[in-house]
Amino acid sequence: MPKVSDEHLEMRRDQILESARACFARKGFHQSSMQDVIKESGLSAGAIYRYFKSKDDIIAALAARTAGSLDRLLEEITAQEPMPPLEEILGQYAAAVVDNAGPDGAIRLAPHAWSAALASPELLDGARQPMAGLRAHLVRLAERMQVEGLLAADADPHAVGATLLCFLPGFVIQYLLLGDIDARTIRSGLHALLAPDAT
Amino acid sequence: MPKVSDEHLEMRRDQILESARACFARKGFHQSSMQDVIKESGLSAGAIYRYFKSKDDIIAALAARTAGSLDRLLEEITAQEPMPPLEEILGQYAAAVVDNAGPDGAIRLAPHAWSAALASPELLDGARQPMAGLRAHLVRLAERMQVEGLLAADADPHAVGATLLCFLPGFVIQYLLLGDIDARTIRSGLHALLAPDAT
Amino acid sequence: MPKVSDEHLEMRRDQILESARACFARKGFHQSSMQDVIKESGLSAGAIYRYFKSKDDIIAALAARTAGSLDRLLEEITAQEPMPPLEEILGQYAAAVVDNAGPDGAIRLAPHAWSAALASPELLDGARQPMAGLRAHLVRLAERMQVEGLLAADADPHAVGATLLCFLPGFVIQYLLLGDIDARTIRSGLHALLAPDAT
Amino acid sequence: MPKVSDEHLEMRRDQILESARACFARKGFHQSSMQDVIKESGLSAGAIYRYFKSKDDIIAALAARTAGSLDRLLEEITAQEPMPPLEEILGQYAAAVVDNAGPDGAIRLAPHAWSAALASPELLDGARQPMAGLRAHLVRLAERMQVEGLLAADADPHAVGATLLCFLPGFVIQYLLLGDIDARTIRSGLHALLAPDAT
DNA sequence: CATGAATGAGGCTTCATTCAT
DNA sequence: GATGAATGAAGCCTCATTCAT
Repeated sequence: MPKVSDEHLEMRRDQILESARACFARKGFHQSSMQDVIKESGLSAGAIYRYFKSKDDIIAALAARTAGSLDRLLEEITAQEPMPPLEEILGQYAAAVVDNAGPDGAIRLAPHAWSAALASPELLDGARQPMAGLRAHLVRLAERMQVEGLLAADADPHAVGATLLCFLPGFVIQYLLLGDIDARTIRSGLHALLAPDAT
Repeated sequence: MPKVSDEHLEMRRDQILESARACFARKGFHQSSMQDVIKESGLSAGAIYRYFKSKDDIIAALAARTAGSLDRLLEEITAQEPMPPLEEILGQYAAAVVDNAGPDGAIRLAPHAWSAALASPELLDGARQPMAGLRAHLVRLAERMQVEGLLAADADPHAVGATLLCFLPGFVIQYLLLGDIDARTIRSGLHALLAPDAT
Repeated sequence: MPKVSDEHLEMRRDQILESARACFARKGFHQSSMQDVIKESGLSAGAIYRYFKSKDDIIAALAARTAGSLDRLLEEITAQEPMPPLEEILGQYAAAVVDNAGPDGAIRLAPHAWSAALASPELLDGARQPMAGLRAHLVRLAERMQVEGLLAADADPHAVGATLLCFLPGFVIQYLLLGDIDARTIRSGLHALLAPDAT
Repeated sequence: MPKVSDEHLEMRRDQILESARACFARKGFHQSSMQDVIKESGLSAGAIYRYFKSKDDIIAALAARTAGSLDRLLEEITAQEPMPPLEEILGQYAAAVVDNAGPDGAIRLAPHAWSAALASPELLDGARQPMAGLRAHLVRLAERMQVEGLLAADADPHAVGATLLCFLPGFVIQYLLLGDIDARTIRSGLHALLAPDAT
């Protein structure tokens, strides 16, 4: 029963992670008790602990999985051919954020994950790597822009990538806290900022 | 110690808030126990609770105070005359973030505060108002830019302000997690992005 | 220990209430810490709180249960056929009080419950109802006495019932504080008082 | 300054005891914090502790004082010449209870004092003596009744006194908890009970 | 003498985790 | 494998009491 067992195991882990995500997205890691996660999952306490060593283990697994999907998302967006204008790229990202910011949405995990990572060295790496990965995509994007002549040849692609990266967590925070902006806001704001100076 | 001046009282509150800030900045709100704050402050449990009703009360007071100082900072930066270029404005902000991101630095509170606000309706307002205040400054900045012809006359200042606001929390998150950027990175990245397209 | 019978659950509640009763009877509600109750019960803190929401919850459950048993007792005593003389009825009640006034006895709860009820509106109703119930029995008794010609036809059964009710808490207090009286004292005292005037 | 000082001291003690009585009567001994007593008294914490060694000391002093006044009251009532009928004597006592059962009334202390006495050996004696004293008055009353031929010559005055004593705390408890009775209820109930059997 | 800020032990309760069934 | 009752350390907070001013 190896194959079946493995599949089964993976499904159980998924089920647990989904429940945990919903809880954590709603109330954060510390406000959600394991009891909450257990109830949401429909499993028993013992069952949960058969699949995950501890609450921190669940958090780490969740962070990894979420980071992975964010990474894929940004990769898709930045790799489009032909390269869309910058405002379109960040606009698509903003739209994806908005789409995933429902009450249980995965995006709501992000601020809790950043906070947790800054509070505990064990989680820090888990949060750095996806952030570094996102930046790598944006640095690559800057390089493409240089190649296509959309960016000065002497610009530092790393600096440009890092600067663009600010938008990503920044939009998440602003959107989740204030909620009165959307992808169009970003597109229009960026369009105005990036346009050749008004004359 | 009998009747004591109002100053003294205010100083005690400060002392407690400073200790709490150090603890919370290091480990977040939930990982820091009141015992930690108490030890850090050098006072006793009872003394703390003479000045603050609860741990949440301390958190709220701290959030308010920190928000206030961030607001003043951005106001100073955006109100400079003559208006510095955008890259300079955001660069100065980034520099201030870096300056306040030491191990106990006030800036390290921000991600914890955002996370906490998203986890508890009671704290939400406390985090929204400063964020909205920061945006107001940036919207005003956009209006000034329009007046000075640095921004298209038909641009929406609100959209531009919201877009710029993404930089602020975004830089905080990126800097605290990755740490390998600084104000120069932002200045140079923005300079490249805002320059008339390379030709 | 997985799923367990409802009986078991009820037994656990009983076990906890019994332990609490012993503690509270000995030292009152406030002098008994939850630690005391926990130690007495042989369970852990967490186990107690699986069955009761709070210390107050335990107190309320205990009060309800004790009130119920007092009520049943007085009902049995007053409903006897043929109706015993008054001195016998109150004498039996006094005997029951004495029987239940051992170091951990249920009767020792009563003064603490009265005190607690007078100190907190939440508990007040819980103490009033049993007292009103006891009086109802005694009012009924007075009515029976009228029917049987043992009480003047124009007597107010409510007043007689209320007057008789004084004996009950009064004996409890006197017995617990002084301890040098018993059922015989009451029987003999009442016999002398109720007898036709000496001539 | 000996005399003045002594008077002053006694006045301060009175002031403190009055405040404590009000607090304790309202909320019981344990629900009233020293802070409550301090605020009510208008003095400072330090001042209170100059006049009383501890909270328990205040409670004991208060119990003694209250007991004394109850004793005097019952003495007056039972010593009247010519001896009023029993229903009148207990009726007067009931009236006095009602008079002193206002929100801060001294009578409201009694149940708390009984509860406290049963919970702590140190306070027990303080509550027994007044109760024993009250009984002594009632035993003497029974003896007078015998002398006047109102009680069978072979009745045991001690048993009669103890039986009558039940009325006193019993009325206090019933009145404070239910509140729907008064001196008239007692007079009328006793009148009916003590009257020669209806015929 | 008076003040009231400070103390710190101890109270109630929660919750991540285990393990007997 | 699954269950969920049980554990117990640790968290937040209160409050009788003290003592520097």
